[in-house]
Amino acid sequence: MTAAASHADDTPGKYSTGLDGDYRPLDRAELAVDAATAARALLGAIIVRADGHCRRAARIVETEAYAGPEDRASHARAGRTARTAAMFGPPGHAYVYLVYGIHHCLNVVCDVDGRAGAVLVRAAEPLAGLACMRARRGAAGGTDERLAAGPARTCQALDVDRELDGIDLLTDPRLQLLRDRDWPSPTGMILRGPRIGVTYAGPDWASLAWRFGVADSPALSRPFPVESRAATPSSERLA
DNA sequence: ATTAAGATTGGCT
DNA sequence: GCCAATCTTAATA
Repeated sequence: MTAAASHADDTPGKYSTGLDGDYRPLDRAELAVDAATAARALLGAIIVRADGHCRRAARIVETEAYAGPEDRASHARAGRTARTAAMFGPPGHAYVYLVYGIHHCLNVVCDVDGRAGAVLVRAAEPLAGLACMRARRGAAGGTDERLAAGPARTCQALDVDRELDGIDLLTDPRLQLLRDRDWPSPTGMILRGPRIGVTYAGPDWASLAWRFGVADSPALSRPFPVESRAATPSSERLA
């Protein structure tokens, strides 16, 4: 891509807000709830990443809930450790970790201070700063709408790594969570299904329908099971 | 001190 | 669909 094109939507000032909708900071109390409730509530929220060069924004369209030490799929299962300290802290902070020695994943800490809980951001739809996202994603970037179609892809597109672990997503200018007043909760159909890649946790925890998605989004990390289509999520456990 | 496994992705058959 | 990449973490000795 040309230099002109790569900066076409990153002109300083053009995205001084990065957004042209009606946004406000996310309410911390909204996140002081159990992980599954928070995961559903975060669908439709906006995440804004700002650094010295770029301002990028994306709408969260897919999430997964991870509970405390009792949840055998959660990193909190080992109790409070150096890595998972943020999960046990106050809601609204970031928990960022490295998987497979290669990829980063971003979580929004939820539940009350002292109780572990986090929501993995599994996919987001790019809204602004697309050229910055594409530059970071490299050759395998894919289409614009799928630049952040996966948990590690989201961190790549938004340039999120462990430097941001533990920061307050409601006050830190580097990474912020916003609520779209025009989309207080997803208006379309919500999908829910089992969490991805947690078979190691055993059937009791792996079968929980703690993965949530916006049905009509082109940015989902992968399809949901067909039976997961329900306007109002009803069944906690599938199969 | 050693080691097995991982909340993923992209490339290849 | 299969598999390697790459390194931190947490459990075991």
